[in-house]
Amino acid sequence: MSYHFREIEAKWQRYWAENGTFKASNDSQKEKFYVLDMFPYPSGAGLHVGHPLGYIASDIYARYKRHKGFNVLHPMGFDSFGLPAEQYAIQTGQHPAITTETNINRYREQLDRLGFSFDWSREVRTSDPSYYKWTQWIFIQLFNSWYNRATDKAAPIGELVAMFEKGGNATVQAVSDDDTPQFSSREWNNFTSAQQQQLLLNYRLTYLADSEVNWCPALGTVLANDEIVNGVSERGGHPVIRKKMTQWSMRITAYAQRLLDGLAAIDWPQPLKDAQANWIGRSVGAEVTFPILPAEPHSPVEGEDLAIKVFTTRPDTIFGVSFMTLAPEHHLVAQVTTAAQSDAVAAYVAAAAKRSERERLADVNQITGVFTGAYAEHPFTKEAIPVWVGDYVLAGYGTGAVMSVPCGDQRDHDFARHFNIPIPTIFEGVDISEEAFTDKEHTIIANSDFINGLSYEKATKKIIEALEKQGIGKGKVNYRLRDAVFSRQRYWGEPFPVYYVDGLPQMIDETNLPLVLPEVVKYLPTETGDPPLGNAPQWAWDTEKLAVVSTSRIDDEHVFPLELNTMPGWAGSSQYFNRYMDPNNREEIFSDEAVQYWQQVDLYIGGIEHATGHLLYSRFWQKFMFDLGLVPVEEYAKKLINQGMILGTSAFVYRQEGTNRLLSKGMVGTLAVDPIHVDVSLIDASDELNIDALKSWRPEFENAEFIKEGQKFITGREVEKMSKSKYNVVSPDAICEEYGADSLRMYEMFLGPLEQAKPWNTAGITGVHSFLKKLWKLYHSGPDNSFHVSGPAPGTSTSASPESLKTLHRTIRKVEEDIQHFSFNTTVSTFMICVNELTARKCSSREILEPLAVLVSPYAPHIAEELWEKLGHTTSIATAPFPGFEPQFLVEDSKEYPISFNGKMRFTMDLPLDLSREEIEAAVMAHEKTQYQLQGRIPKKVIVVPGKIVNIVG
RNA sequence: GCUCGAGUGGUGGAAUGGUAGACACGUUGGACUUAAAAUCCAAUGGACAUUAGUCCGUGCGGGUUCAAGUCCCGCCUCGAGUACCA
Repeated sequence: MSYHFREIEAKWQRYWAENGTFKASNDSQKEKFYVLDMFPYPSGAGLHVGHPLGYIASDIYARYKRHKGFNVLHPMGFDSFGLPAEQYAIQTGQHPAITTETNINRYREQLDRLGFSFDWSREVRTSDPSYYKWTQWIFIQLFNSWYNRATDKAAPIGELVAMFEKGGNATVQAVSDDDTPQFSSREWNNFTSAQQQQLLLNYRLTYLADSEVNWCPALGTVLANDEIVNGVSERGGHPVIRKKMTQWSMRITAYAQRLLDGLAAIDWPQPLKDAQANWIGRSVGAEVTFPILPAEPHSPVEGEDLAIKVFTTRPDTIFGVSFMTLAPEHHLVAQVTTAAQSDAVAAYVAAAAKRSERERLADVNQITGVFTGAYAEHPFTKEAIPVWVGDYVLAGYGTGAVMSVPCGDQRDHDFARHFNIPIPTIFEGVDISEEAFTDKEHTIIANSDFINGLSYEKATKKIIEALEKQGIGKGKVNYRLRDAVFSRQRYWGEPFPVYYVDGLPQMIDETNLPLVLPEVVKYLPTETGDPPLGNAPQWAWDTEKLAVVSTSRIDDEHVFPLELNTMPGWAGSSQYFNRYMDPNNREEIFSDEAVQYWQQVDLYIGGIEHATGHLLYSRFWQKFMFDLGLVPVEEYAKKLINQGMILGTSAFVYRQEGTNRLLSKGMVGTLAVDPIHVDVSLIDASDELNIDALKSWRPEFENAEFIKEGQKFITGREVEKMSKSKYNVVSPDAICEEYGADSLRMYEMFLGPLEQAKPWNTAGITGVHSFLKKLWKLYHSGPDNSFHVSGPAPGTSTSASPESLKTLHRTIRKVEEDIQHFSFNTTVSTFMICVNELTARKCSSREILEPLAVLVSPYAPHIAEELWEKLGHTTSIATAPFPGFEPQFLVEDSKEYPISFNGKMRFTMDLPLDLSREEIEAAVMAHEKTQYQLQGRIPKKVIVVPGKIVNIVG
């Protein structure tokens, strides 16, 4: 009987599903272990061989941990809200829920075929109301919280209100909007309810505010910073412009320092931590206020005290300030501008607003700006400093204004030279006529009053002291991280649990969740520019009935409009890992018992592309939930591994320019050609093209002339990302059909280190496939290849030869080591060596073959289950104990020891392995070759590395 | 520009500071076949010698060490992320 992988795999997949083999219990005496994958967005294209790489690795680890006696939680679900389903709906009118359902079913089918040990009874889908109920619930908790700097954690908003009632906001240490006015308790108590609500929005952890957002006209929605790549949208590559809109935001900046500090405590890859640290962008410096000098006759700001606040990391260079620059979007631009300059400034600001992010990036080197006519007063010299507007200053960073020090900053230098602004120098012995001097380490300050002669550190310290004394500035830590815009003008996302009374947002009572996404007549925005939910015929909130009602009744005094935006893609993925702990709980997001038992994810595997998106937002939500006492740990994933991408190997034919001649790779030479992608399935292992297949695939080549080299037509190959448009996609279904899931699983691991990007090459799979065939043969013998393992020989306790035992135990040791280090690729090699050795010895001993099946089982679970059953077991191999390693089986009889003297002379000698280091040294010294080679010289010492090399140091 | 990775045969890749190239693909030769497929065996870093063997080899140049692919310093190349961040 030979290895029929198709039947075996189907049989065991059915068995696992029917028996609930991988169901995790929340009530177990075993130690817990939580292995998590990043759940996929079910796209219409289905899986290619690159997608399951991480799932295979996590599955191996999960299965290994089960063998080691752990209660393993290994769940899977779908991040099923998203743009493609909605775009498809816009084009075809098909409801996104239907598209999504179809795609999920397809994904599920493909995943099942690979034999993963997921506990599907815990499946979550972010687009399912029973799931997004809890996403909405967390949103409400965020709305009802503020961040207390004094205790450095989030707290209920009620506490803040109580503090305001008692003492106003002057003494409250809270994270809030910068332009929150100060008020006393008396003022607070006299405010109207609407005024109070408006003010509280400045403190809530999720808030509604007018903010400068990245608007993508083509997608008709705003985007978060991490959804923009090189100035265009990540999805679709559409231009993005800046626009002021009323949007929900998440006050993630409150957690900037904790998000940074938390990185130290978690075992995540360094590049990922670096990316997050970079994104948070902590920089230390000072905030300084420059008062605007009362301007001449035409000042539009007479009588008002205007001041410009700037952030700088170089307070030591404050005496080098020769102008100031505001971002075009800075809120004081219009107010400071003099009448004489107002037309020029207005024109400049308007032009800047029109430019897209992309255009701005494209001509980075073009220096533009305009003088406002206003002057600010230098805090120390009291000199008048001209105030300019320039788009090299970003509205979104710091205060949106800078003190410009042309001698110490290259951009300021460029700007000053362009507009003929003086460039005073404040550095000792440095020429700044051509470029700015930015080297902090070698700075000696000059021409700077009380800080002359000081270094960067000392000068900085002294300036900050002086600023604080005068009350015109202070030391400050600034973060690049921005609050995250949380509104999307889309249909296929979580609705906000929010309705509006007099324009002020109100939360729907928790008991009325979920607020279910309504049906709409069309998925595009309304004619008036409202988001797609504006098309819902029934979308208003009745505070009496506590239910959604028709918008036609909106004049009733208890019926209010609901929020029309939906939540962004990352909302649903920011807490799913905790929901898996208790996914069917209808009363709570998860029970306390469940979260106390599972605690946190022990191993999380996923792509690094989520570094500054999902992986940052989810840490933020977890910290918030920790502050509320809902979860016991502040970081949700102890260890994280980024699997590398599997790339495709595209194939090309070369068409000579302006002709219909296709050239074989070697015939191109110096001819001008267009490379054309051809489907990789038309190419054989030696890169030869099947010309007939090409002709029937692409009729346009029917009459093409094919220029071969010799008898063959060879294609060019290139490694690229797998994508439909490059015709280099390899589907796992085709591989499973031809070689089986076990072969695919092993081969994906064998391709190379898990973390590394690597190209797919189907040809190599024959290696692991024939390994599985050899493994199968080890358990089958005789003319009909029937199952046969031998028990102990009569009168002996073992049927295994010492050599085979040695092979087995060496394998156990190596496999265990490799799995613990996530070196899954070398494990596969170890299995191959093991099976080759056992085959050569014709080993059929149960004592060897039984543990071997368990060893292989995490990698190739189907064949392992089949062999396990044939070995006479009636329960799944999944919970069989992992074999123990016994060192005594590894003792060698003797071993050759190469010996070298000062690395020059070398000979070898046989020694027993179990000698101590001293005994080996003595034996080496007594050996006649040593005597001969040393020729009377006295060695200082003998260095012995047992089993390796002996060196004699002269 | 900044940050982080990585450079080892024809290819993917092995190697706690200790005999570099495990394992696999590919290639070549052989066995079995009428033939092919499948399977099995052998060779396979380079050069010289081809019997033993010798020399050179982990991007480049230095250094530490009895010993360096591995550690340190300085470069080069490639990749990823990020970027007018004051």
